[in-house]
Amino acid sequence: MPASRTPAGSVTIQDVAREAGVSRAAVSKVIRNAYGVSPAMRERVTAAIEQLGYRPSVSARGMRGATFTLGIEIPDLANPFFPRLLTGATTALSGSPYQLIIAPADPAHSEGHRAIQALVDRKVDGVIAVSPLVEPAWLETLAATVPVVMLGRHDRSTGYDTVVNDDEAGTGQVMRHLIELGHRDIAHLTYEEEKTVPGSVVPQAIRLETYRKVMKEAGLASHIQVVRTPMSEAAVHRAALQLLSGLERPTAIFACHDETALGVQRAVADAGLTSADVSVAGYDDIEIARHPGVSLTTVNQDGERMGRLAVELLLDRIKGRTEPRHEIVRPDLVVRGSTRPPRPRGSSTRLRALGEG
Amino acid sequence: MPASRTPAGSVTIQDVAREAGVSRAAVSKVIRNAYGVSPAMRERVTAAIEQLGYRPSVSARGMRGATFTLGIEIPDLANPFFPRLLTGATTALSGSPYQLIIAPADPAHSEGHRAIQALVDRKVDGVIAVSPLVEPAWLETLAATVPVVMLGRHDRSTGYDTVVNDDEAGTGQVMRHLIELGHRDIAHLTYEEEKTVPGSVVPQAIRLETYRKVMKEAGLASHIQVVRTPMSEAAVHRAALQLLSGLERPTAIFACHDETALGVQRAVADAGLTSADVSVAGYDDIEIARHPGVSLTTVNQDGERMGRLAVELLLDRIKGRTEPRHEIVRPDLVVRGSTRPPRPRGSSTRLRALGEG
DNA sequence: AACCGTCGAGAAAACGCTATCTGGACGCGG
DNA sequence: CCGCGTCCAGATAGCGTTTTCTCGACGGTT
Repeated sequence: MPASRTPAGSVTIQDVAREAGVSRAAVSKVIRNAYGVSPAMRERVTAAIEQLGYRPSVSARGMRGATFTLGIEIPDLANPFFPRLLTGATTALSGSPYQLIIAPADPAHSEGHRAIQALVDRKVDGVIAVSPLVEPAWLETLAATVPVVMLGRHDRSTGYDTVVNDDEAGTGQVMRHLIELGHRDIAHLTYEEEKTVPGSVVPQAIRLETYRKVMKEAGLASHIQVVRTPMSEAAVHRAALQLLSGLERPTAIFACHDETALGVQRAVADAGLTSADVSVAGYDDIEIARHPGVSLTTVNQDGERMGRLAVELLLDRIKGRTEPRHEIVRPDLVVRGSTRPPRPRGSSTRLRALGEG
Repeated sequence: MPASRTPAGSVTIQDVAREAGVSRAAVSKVIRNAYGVSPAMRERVTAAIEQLGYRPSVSARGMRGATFTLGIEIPDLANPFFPRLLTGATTALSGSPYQLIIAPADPAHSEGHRAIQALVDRKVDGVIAVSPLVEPAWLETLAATVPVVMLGRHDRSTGYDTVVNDDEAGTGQVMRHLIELGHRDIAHLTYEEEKTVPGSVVPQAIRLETYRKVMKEAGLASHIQVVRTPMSEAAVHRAALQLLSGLERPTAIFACHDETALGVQRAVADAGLTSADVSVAGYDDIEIARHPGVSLTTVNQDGERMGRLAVELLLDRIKGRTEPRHEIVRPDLVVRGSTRPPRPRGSSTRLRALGEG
């Protein structure tokens, strides 16, 4: 029975109306739970829908009213933190009439513009986006067109809502932890300049700033060491390796997030060092961080909660709220085995082989 | 300038037509690269589109023709293998007029039905799905409605294409590797029965079958030990811990995929054992497997390639191909530190503490 | 010079739904 | 008994595209 393609979703609202012996408008009202339908009619229509296996065409709906679709734009599915946002969002939507669709930002095309546009083109009822770098002006225009919630963007437009982690608090916790352990030579590994400068709305920029601030406050200004590298695991690994083999080898490295920290850990091992030689800390608390072989000290920023909050704010806005809301999620330091007190001077084991297991 | 919401994407094909001084039909032809437009007109229309910032409404398109949208249904974004499929699919689509949208399968609702339906409701031009458990009959109906490519489904319907990994070959490689190392007590950790039985179309079912087959062929039938557990990390951890503390403690555990293997590794550590006591192998070769602290022996099944192939097959089908195609991706064993020869009898270190670093 | 085929362009009819408006029935108070 | 408000249901006009059909103009061939 292959080949011939039936006119997809061929049963229309008209068919249902005929079957139930009512008008199209009546059916429409029933499926939207709109005002003005008698219980009797509702019942007959529901039965007809059931019987015919009718499914409303979202395209047709989109031409007049709501599509009951929420769109979320995600920059990098490979970073396990983002799927956690999705988990949160999906569960928040479970049982609601809304469906979530995800548009992955094509890394080849700059910063999610295209993906967000794709969502708007599809007439989603609301947009959640995680591209903190898009220009404010464009974002305002977008927000004037469709309800928007931005994740991880530290500004406070009146046009859209935001859900952010308190990156300053989180970074403060990590840094204080490292300093209390006795570290002085603490390096920070982060993205290229272009991605961390713009007006401090990006989480990484805040973490960098806070790193600098805490170092200064602790009298370690002269120990500040910032390494910048592209996002790819290979690039991070290379940069970390270089840092570790340099003259100014730090005793601790604070990576801008866990994905990066994993690359740093690999470099530490490849340099013949262990966590006793170089402490490593990250940010996000991705699932793998608790693995005994990884055991990464990090900051939990509860991605599920952020995803859930984003959906709630968005649904609220769709329902009509216009005053902006800005949710801040509190981060929590999670101390694990990857951070240790620095070795006392002179007992370096620079050439020790990595012993696994 | 908040509040007032402009009629989203308010510039229509009509506006463009007026601006360019042509008919709507002409504009439509230009944006679809259809036959019958003079270079002069094409130019004028293109300019008008540019000038007005016109974007076609996908909803409206969906009512008549193509939406240039491909839908992919993914069961579990938290498992890093699936994002790799998406990476492959996204790159394969880069530069094409098609946009990918992802529908996450809500774990609360059975097996992706709902997510796939959501895609079809949105009039996608084609569907890629990763829910091997949906019933064949339903799938045939679906495939008669819209082009479909199934990922990881080991059957050969004529209605849809498939892209699978050669799970039998991959499992064979792992098992032979373990046996060659000298292991005899090799356990297999997999899903609950319901998910591995149905007609062997599911990868996990094939891996289980092959595990049994290889064990028998190696004369180890009496050593077969299959542990079943729900998917969650916690459940896997619990099951593995129980297996490790039982009387029949295996010297090697082959987990049905890497995510599971990670949970097993955690259990091994929590039981005070190391990879010298119990070897662990997985399947997928997710990125973290190469981390020095994880160092998981596994089978690479090249998710990027599978994603890419799926998109190519789908585009082909959309272009008109009707004969089914079934692509098989060859797996590769990747040996790392998590598999070692079994300890000689009597030198068990059951109670040794886990030394990290 | 008449004719035919080709090609570029436009007119107009769907596509399936929602929103708005109108109409009719019914019940209640004056 | 009339009028008025209330509530339920249907008629109807789009929504922004694509598609099919028609029309006219233009060359080239008899």
